[in-house]
Amino acid sequence: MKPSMVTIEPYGHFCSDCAVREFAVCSSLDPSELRQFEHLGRRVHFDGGKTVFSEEDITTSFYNLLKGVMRLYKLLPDGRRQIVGLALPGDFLGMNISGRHNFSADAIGGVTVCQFAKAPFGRFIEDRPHLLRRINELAIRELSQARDHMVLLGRRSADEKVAAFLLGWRERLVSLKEPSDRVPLPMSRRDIADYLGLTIETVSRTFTKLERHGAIEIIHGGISLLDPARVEALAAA
Amino acid sequence: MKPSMVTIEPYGHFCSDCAVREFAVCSSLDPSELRQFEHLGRRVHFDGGKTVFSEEDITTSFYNLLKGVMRLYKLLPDGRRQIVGLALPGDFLGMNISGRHNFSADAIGGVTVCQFAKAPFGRFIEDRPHLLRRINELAIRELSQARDHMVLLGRRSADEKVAAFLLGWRERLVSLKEPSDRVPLPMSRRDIADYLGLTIETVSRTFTKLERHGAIEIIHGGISLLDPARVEALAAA
DNA sequence: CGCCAAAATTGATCTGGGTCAATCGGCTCT
DNA sequence: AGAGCCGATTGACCCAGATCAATTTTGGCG
Repeated sequence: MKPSMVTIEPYGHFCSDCAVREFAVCSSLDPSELRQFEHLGRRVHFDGGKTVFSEEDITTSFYNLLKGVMRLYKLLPDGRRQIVGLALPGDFLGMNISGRHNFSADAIGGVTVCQFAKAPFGRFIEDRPHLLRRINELAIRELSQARDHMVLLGRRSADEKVAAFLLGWRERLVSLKEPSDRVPLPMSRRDIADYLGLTIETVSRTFTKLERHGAIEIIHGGISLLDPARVEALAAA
Repeated sequence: MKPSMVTIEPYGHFCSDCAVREFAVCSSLDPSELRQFEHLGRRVHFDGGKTVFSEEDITTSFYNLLKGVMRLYKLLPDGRRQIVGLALPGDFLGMNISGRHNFSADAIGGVTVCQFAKAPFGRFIEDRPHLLRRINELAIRELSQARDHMVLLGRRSADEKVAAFLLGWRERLVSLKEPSDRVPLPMSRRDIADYLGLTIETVSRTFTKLERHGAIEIIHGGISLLDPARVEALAAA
């Protein structure tokens, strides 16, 4: 198979054995609803680097991330980029009020999503307030994360930003299962920089500094947290 | 009457003649629901500088801002402050999933809110999905604003931040009715700085610079937008 | 009106992180 | 195995905005 493709998995899939079942939006559905629900979505795979949807695109679908990591970002006219979120399995994307996405979303590494056409999904929600409540819950959780991130962007030093990022990222991975002091970082330095409001050089230097101080070890595709307490102190939570 | 007080308006009030009726969460209610709804909330007044609720407080109430301006902010342990939002009439405050507020909220100048005890409000929503949908809509709108603000905090220069702030603030006031090139700024320079991730000195200098260039005029309690086009160019929207 | 305190402005200086510029290292493709 | 590329690292230097330090302005109050 050639690189850089988008494939729709040809066989049907079943919500009942979906990996994100308990985290995702669908956790609010009972077994019989789930059976109807699985006809609404289809699994789609995106290779790394592919754009799933772009800012200003008319919203035609919602997405439930099943596997992989996505970067959610906005661009300024001159090309400056701010990553406004990193999506992990269970995250629900595409809600908006303007009818247009207000950020872009790329796959970082291969990604599998459960895609729902907007109209049928909207109809399905209509008379299922528990699903609506679940969506609301996810939106409020994201809002809270967004506010935390504003504090990081507006008021933290480069060292604090990087330390807080490593801890926060690890925390999110742990809550998905991966229990470890090995923290995989599938995204590039540029992604990290654009997430933290820094430059790649500063991110790289800060990593090196943390390593020199024995707080972390930079390993292939991630870092190893050698001294979590020290990193926490730096993050000035 | 002494300064710095919190008063509950002694007379009942009627949703039907509420100023924010059409903007707020209650816009989703029909006349008969509205009559029930007005028994749930009570109008409360806070003088300028008063804290309405604090980060980490257990959530006992939700608030519908009727009049005035509030600053929503988070503090770091060492006192650094990031204002994560400025609330205007019609904004709905207090939703969260942890059971605790995740930011603090102060009145800037006098403020009137419609306060709802959490439990009865929750019960009222229960079987009114259209109200839930309205709340969700407001949450999603805020999320979109939060993302825009992340771009500002992480990727814009001081000049761009200030210019974007003036335009955005004017925009919000206009949508509430005040149509004008006179932009009232009821908040202090410190508030503006903490909203934009800058210092008071930089905000002050940037205002002065804009004035020297003839883009704005600094007037008592606000600014006058002399050359909106120039400010828009600076904001690099 | 005059006094005091707090907010805002302005100036002088400093510095964290950006910019510019080499390397370095790992991966893919012959 | 070697060439070429792209991402990451490292170093040298610079500058936007922070910090430190006076004023100046505003507002409240007797």
